Amino acid sequence: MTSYIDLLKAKQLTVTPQRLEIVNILSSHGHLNIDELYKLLLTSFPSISLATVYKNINKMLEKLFLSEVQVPNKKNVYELIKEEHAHVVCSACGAILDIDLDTSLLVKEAQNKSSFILDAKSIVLSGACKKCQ
Amino acid sequence: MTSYIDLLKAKQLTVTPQRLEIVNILSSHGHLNIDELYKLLLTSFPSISLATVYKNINKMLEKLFLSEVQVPNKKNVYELIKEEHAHVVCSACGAILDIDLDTSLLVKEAQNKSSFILDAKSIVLSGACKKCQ
DNA sequence: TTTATATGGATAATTTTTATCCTTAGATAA
DNA sequence: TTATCTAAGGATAAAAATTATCCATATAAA
Repeated sequence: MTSYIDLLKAKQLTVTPQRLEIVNILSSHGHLNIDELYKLLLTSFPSISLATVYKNINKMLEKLFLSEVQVPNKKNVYELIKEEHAHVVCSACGAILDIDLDTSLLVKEAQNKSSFILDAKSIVLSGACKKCQ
Repeated sequence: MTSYIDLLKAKQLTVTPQRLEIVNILSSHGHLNIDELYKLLLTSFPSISLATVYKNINKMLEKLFLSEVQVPNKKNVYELIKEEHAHVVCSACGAILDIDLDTSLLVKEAQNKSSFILDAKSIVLSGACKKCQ
């Protein structure tokens, strides 16, 4: 079990208890927006400042430790960085799922049609999860 | 040439000069965020209120006359509704292009892997446009 | 241990978005 | 047309979201 301490250090982020807790929370909850994260942090750090949450999220985004997911009609959520992947969202209950898709053909098609050279993708598919169908 | 007046009426939006101008501007500029739109509107309506822009954008979104595009690291932009399509963004100059992609396989794959039933997609691919390569 | 730097917390300041109030314009029907 | 009802516009305030500032202290490195 690799400690998050090492992960933080590897990304040039100084290790603080607050940051470790942010990582723990995101690791167990998957996707959270600022407010949700803040509320959860308050249980272990009753005096943590919302500004601290913003500052950390921004720095972690900058250092590519976190990534931001833009979900239609919702606040942006944050997740620990992993290999690039798509997201599936339930419009009813709000559940967000990571999903690996083969996008090579899609990107090829897009490059042909646009004459852009593409290196990143944001794919969010919306619908109904199994429970909400 | 179908008038935008009819399009607005068809979507249950009362027709006002300000709304017509919003439609004209979006029709010629493609994708604009709130501030860009507001600044352009000021040339024809020097006393238009920013609140009016917000109110109209929100109502037009609600009536499915406009759609909102979330671009990574940028403010949301708005466009006139058309058939669903993907977007290609240039990270250098900010250019945004509409693009039609065949996503049937991708959606099928996503549904299989997630057991969601999917009905909408937001696909934004980033890279470098021809000029910026 | 010492020292230089980065972070946390408190708070203020900005920025972004929404709400309120009142006047007027737009739509509908007689 | 005209009368009437409702919706929209503009001005402004209020609220919500995000960023900046300040200083004490925790962290990292020598």
